[in-house]
Amino acid sequence: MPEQNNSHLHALKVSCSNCTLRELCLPVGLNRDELAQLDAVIRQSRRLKRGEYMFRSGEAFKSLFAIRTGFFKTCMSSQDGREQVTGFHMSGELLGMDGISANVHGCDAIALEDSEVCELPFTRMQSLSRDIPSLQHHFYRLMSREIVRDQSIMLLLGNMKADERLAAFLLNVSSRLATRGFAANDFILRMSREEIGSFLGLKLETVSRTLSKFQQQGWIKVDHKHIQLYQTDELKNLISGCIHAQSH
Amino acid sequence: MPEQNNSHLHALKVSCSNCTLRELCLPVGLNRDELAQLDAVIRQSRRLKRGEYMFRSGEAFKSLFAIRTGFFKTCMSSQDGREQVTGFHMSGELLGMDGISANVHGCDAIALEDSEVCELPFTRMQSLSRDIPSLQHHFYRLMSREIVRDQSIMLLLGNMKADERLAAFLLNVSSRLATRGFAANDFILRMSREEIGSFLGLKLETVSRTLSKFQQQGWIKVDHKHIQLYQTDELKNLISGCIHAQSH
DNA sequence: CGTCATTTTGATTGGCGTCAAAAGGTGTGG
DNA sequence: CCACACCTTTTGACGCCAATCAAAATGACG
Repeated sequence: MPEQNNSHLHALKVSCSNCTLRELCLPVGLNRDELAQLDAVIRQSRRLKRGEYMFRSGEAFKSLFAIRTGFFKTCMSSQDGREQVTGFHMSGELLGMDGISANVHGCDAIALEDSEVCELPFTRMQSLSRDIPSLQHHFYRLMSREIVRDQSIMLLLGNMKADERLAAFLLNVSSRLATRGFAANDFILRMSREEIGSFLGLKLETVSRTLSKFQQQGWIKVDHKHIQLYQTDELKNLISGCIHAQSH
Repeated sequence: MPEQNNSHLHALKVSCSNCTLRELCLPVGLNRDELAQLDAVIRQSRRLKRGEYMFRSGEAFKSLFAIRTGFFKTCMSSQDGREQVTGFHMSGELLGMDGISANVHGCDAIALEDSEVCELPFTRMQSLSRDIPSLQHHFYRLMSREIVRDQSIMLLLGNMKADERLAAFLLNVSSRLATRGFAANDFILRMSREEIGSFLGLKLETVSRTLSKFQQQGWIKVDHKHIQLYQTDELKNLISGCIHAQSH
C-alpha cells in the first residue's frame, strides 16, 4: 500500500532552494533571501497516482501547480462527452494559469503516471511577486510562453497534415525530454494513441497508422509505448516548411 | 495625404480616465489617482491605415498595444509562405502578450481597417502594476483570458467540422460586437474569406460554400462582407454539442 | 488465467481540398 | 466619370486524405 511508510511525508516538505528543476520552473535568478520567501509560500507538495486529478474544470481556482516529477495531460470535455487534450506536461511546468481569468479552472489536469506537484497559492504568489520584481517578470514570461505554445498548436491544427503533426509531436516530446536530461531518441510515451490523437486533432487509427508508416520508412522504431527515433532529420524535414519563419 | 491637418494629433493624447473602453480594457476598478498614473505611462496613441502593421514577428518587444478603434488580425507565417491567422481583434483588446516570453514579437499584427491604438510600454506597465495591485491582477487576468481563448480555438480546430467552425465564428463575432454596443445580427466582416479560412483551418472555398449553405437554409443572409443573422438558435444548435461543458 | 482495454491493420466512405472558370466588386489612371 | 485591370468570391467537378466501420492481435490487470 502506498502510504505505509510516512517517513517520506517529511521529505516532501519542498524547497525551491535545492530543487533540481530551478532552471525550468519558477525561481530563476532569485537570490538566497528571495528563495526563502518563495519556499515559505509554497505548500507542501502533493503526490498523485496515475489517473488522479490535479484539478478539474469548474473547480474554484486557488492555486497554480508546478510539476516536480511525473507527467500530466490537460483536457477539456464537450457536452456530448468527447474530450480534447489541450496539452501534455512534464516536470518543471506550471499548470492552472487558464484559471486566473475567471477564478475557475478551465480544464482538467490528470496525472498520466504517479506524480508529485508543488502547490502555489495564487494570491500569495501575487503579493510575493510585488516584492520580488524578477519573480513578477518571470511569471509574465511563463504565461506568455503558454500563449506562444498554444498558438503554435493552433498552427499545427490549422495547417498541418497527419504525418506532419505526428512528426512535430515526436520532436517536441524528444526535445523536452532532452531538456530534462533524459534520452532524446529513446523514450516511453505516457499517453495512449487516443490521447495523442485528441491532442493532434486526429483519430487514434490515424495515429497508429502514421507511426507504422514512420517505422516502415526506418525513421523510428515503435514498440507499443516505447519509441526510438532513428532519423530525426527526416522528421524535421517533414515539418521544415510548416514551422513559422524566424524572420529578421 | 493623411497627415495634412495636425490638429487631431493634439486630440490624440489619450486618457484612460475618460475612455469609453474602460470596462473592456485595462483600467478596471482603478481609482482617480491610479488612473492618472496609468495615463502618464500610456504613450500617445497611434493611427494606422488599413493594411499597416502594428508590429511584426521578430521585432523587439517593447510594448503592448490596446486597440482604441478599428480591427486587427494577428498571424504567423511559415517558411514556405503560408500564413496562419491566429486571431481577429477589436476595440478594447490588448495585443502583443505573446512577445513577453522571448522579448520578441511572435506574430504580425495588421490593421484590417483604419485604426487607433494605445501603446503601453511594458517595463513601465510592469513597475506600475507593482504599485497598483489591482492593475497587476487585471494583467494576469488578461493574459489568462488569452490562454483560455487560444485553448477554445484549439478545441475548434481539433474537434469541429466546417459548418460548426463557421457557426462558432459568426456567433463569436456577433457577441463581441454586441458587447461593444453594435448590432449583434447585422454586421460587416472586415476580413476576407481567405483570412476567415486561415483562422478556422479551412480553405476559402469551403468558407464560401458553407456561408452559402447557411443562407440557403435561411439562417443568415450573406451579401459579400455584409452578414445578417436571422436564426442564431440554429447556429447555436449546430455547436451545442461541441462547446465545453460548464461543469459543476 | 480470463476479461477487458488498447493497438494494429484492412476496407470503405465522406468531407474537404484542389483545380478550374465565371461573375462580381474594387481601385486606379486616364 | 468611365474604362480597364486585378482581386475576391462563388460555384462546379473531381480526387485524396483521414474518418469510419470492422475485426483480429496483443497487452494489461484483476
